Amino acid sequence: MPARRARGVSIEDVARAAGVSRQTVSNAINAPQRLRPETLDRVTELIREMGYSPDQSARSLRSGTRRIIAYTTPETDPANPNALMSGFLEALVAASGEVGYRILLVRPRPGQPQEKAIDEVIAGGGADAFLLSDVLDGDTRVEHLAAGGFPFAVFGRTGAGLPQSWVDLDSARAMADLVGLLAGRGHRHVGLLTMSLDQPWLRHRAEGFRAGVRGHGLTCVEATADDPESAVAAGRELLGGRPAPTALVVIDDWLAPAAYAAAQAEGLVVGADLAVAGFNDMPYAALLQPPLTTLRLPLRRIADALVGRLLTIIDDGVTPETGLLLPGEIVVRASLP
Amino acid sequence: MPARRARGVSIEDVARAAGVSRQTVSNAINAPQRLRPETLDRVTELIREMGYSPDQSARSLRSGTRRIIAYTTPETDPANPNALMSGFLEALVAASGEVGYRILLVRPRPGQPQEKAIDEVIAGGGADAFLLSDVLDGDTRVEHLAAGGFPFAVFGRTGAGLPQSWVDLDSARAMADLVGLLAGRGHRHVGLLTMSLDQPWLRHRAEGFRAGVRGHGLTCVEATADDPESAVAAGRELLGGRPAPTALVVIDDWLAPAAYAAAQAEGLVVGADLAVAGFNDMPYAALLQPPLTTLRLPLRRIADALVGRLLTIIDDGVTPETGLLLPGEIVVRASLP
DNA sequence: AACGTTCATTTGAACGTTCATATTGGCGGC
DNA sequence: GCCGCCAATATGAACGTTCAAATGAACGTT
Repeated sequence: MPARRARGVSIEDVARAAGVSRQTVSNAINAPQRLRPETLDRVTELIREMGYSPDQSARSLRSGTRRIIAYTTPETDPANPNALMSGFLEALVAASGEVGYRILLVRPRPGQPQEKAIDEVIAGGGADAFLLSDVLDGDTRVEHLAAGGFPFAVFGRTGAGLPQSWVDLDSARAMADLVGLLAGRGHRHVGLLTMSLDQPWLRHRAEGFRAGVRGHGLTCVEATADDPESAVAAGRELLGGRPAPTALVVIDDWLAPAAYAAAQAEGLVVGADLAVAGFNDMPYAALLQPPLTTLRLPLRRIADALVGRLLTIIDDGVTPETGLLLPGEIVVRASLP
Repeated sequence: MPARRARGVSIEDVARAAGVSRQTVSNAINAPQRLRPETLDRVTELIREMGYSPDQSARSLRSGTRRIIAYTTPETDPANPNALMSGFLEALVAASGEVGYRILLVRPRPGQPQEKAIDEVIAGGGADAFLLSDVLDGDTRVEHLAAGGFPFAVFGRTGAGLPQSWVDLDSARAMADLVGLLAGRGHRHVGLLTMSLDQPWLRHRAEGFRAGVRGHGLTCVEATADDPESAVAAGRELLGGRPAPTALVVIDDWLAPAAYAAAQAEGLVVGADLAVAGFNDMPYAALLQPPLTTLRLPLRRIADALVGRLLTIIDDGVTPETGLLLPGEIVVRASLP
């Protein structure tokens, strides 16, 4: 017995109270410039007084828009939740809220394919647009949405031949800048502690690292690890090589504690004997001892740009011709003196 | 010019194709037991084939329910995003998805009070229920929702005289258990590194710690710090006292790196000379060197219980008489050998 | 054989809004 | 004084669904 929500004041109630028609009340909200100032005042005052708020369902049913953006949460390994998600979602909610849109979280039910969940939302009119993030290599969500002609944008990048409705960090440049910072501090031989490059953004970072090394005339060594223990071992291997790197860049902040441990095991003091830099500015980066120099993503600006693009698509039907790369911000802390 | 969403297949289309009435198609979805099996088969097959999905707006408008739960995201300090939020939201989306509900993120616009944002959602019929978390002492959201008689539940606790529609970790017991673990490993004098107890859950943890210390006949010392640097100082103060504690509990994982640094500064090896335990099982707890023993919240079970309670309120109009405390899980890692 | 019961399905109305179009009133031009 | 025009507001219809009540068919009972 699904209890029905108590119905509140309707547009009709306000109209009667104000002695005007429904449409006039509707206009007071949606097209105030059409009303005579005194009428507008009277109506808006009554709207406020009576606590009227247009019924979203009725509005959507008639107008065909919902003012809702669906965000398909990336499927996260429960053991290692996507730590960026929290910050990005935060920024996304703020950015969309400012233009009157809300965020609906969409997730396939267990066993249901992603695309099915997307189709359900689209067919049911659950949202005006989709926002995707964490698009991996085999991910067909983008193709699917593009084929359906439904408005969407991507935090990340889309392949050639697909709508270029994406915004991303310029990871390569950010990483090259990080290497530039190292070069500026006198480092000539640097190490990169990386993980398997099965995610696009990791590849961009690695490429940026190598480009930075070449561009600044440095030399480098690399090692790969996909779990904390082997990361410590890989770090020690890098640091024990000859010549030994004087700076270590980890491709993601989560590798930083392992890098610190490797340094300690090799008798090196991070921030003095060895410079360490990370990537992502996870919340714990500032908590480590010494605090970690890392690259912060401009999450709020990314969210703003994504929402802006979505509005362009929704309102004007125009899909951006090119993606947008935004610069990161290097946060210098004691690990890289 | 807000572009209108293209309308898709409607219930009418399916009804015509199947040679039945609208209502029969509706029943196929909402009350399958009312249909003759063969009719049901024919209709569901056509529904699948034509890709029909009921329009959420129309459904909500008529039925007064939305199958949406509004989650008011706690206002987060951008510098230190609520790291739990990511995991909890993850669990919440999964839990609600399994019973056919989606999560709508609600956040006041800049300058708008929380309650105004809530009222807007309620009046506009944007959700069937509210879920709150991170309810701080001065927070009036609970009172507001209770006064309005709108379905809600709280991850956390509600005060006396308010609906007891909450689910929370039994923080006190969890912390006492953690102390019990220390006692079992032979520790007799333990330290607590805490922060200002301005949040209810921190008070519960501190009380649990003291109760555990009393209950196991231990002695303890405490110190308070609210930022990383003073946390290191506070940690050294604790460790430098005489008699020196052989185990250090930090009231939140974010203090753990500071505790590790303090130990190192005092010449102690964490996991050998000193045991350290944290609380929350933040993603980085497992990454620290040595990995941190900590208390993991049963986020999925909390989310399940919360969603269950919401459904009871929504469907049956029955508000639970008492809150629900769930046990945590101690994750033993190398920091507490 | 007439009659109530139950089951399966249909029908008309209603949910609250916005769209498209119609109506009203006032004002200037000639 | 009449006409046309524009601004301001009003009216009827429509969006797609579910509710409440009505219809019809099948069946067992007496």
